[in-house]
Amino acid sequence: MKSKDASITNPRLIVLGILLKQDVPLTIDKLLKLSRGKLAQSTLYRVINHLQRFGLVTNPENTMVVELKVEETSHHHHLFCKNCGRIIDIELGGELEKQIENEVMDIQEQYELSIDGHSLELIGLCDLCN
Amino acid sequence: MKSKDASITNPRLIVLGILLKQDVPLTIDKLLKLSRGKLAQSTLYRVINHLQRFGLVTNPENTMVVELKVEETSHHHHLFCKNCGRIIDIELGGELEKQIENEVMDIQEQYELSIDGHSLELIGLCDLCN
DNA sequence: TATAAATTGAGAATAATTCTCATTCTTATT
DNA sequence: AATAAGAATGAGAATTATTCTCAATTTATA
Repeated sequence: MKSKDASITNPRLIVLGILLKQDVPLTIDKLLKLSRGKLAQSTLYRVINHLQRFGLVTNPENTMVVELKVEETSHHHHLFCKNCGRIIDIELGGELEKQIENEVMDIQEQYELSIDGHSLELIGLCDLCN
Repeated sequence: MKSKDASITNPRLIVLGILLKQDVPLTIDKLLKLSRGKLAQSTLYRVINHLQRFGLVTNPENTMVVELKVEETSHHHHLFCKNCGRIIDIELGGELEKQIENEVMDIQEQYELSIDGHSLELIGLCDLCN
């Protein structure tokens, strides 16, 4: 599975095992609970950070962003600059925004849930760091 | 401005002032630095939480999510359930995904930046809580 | 199976966020 | 303009989240 460039250890197998078995995205503390004391908290963080550089996904931006909401007009999205940390407002073309809305409606029915907001996050380099 | 239902205090004016002046999304610590000791850290958090219930926006989900990336196939997105905290994988229709890709390309040129990833986050209620 | 390098566990250290409570500010009422 | 009631603040304690340190262990390699 990852016999390509890192060693196979118990904690890593445990974490992968849990993720494989649960088959849904998990937060750190859920993972910790599910591992039932079989690995140290510090190890969990390390394993996650390590696996991230391989085939694991995480919600890339986990810092709180505060921004003034100007009257109506402005539903928009964010670019997070990997390099300098700046956050830039991005406006999508009206058609795409509309298509997303539509898709969201479809998804609501398909999955039987109710969605009341969405946000597209982009990761990359800002104009200055580019 | 917000003479609709909460009192107008200095810390709130300071925070709004900074956001207004900077006119870009800010993280907590940047806000704190920009306020140059004029308000307590605890107050900043409280003010932000308070203003959030009004016209302020924040990156709604700030918890790290860990998920196994299965072979190729799976670029997808997440729904965060406001009620139970569950996170659900959502697949967008292929056309929409393609359109997002296109738009992302356009944005790259328009804003002169380079984007290497995107993620659409949905907020709402999951099927069970619905 | 011996060795070097990488990883782990436990807890300390740091960072982020919330909470407590006495004091101060706001608002509404005179 | 004075005052009382309630809301908000400041400072720091408390809690939670994350990273770091280092000795002991495990892994990969020869």
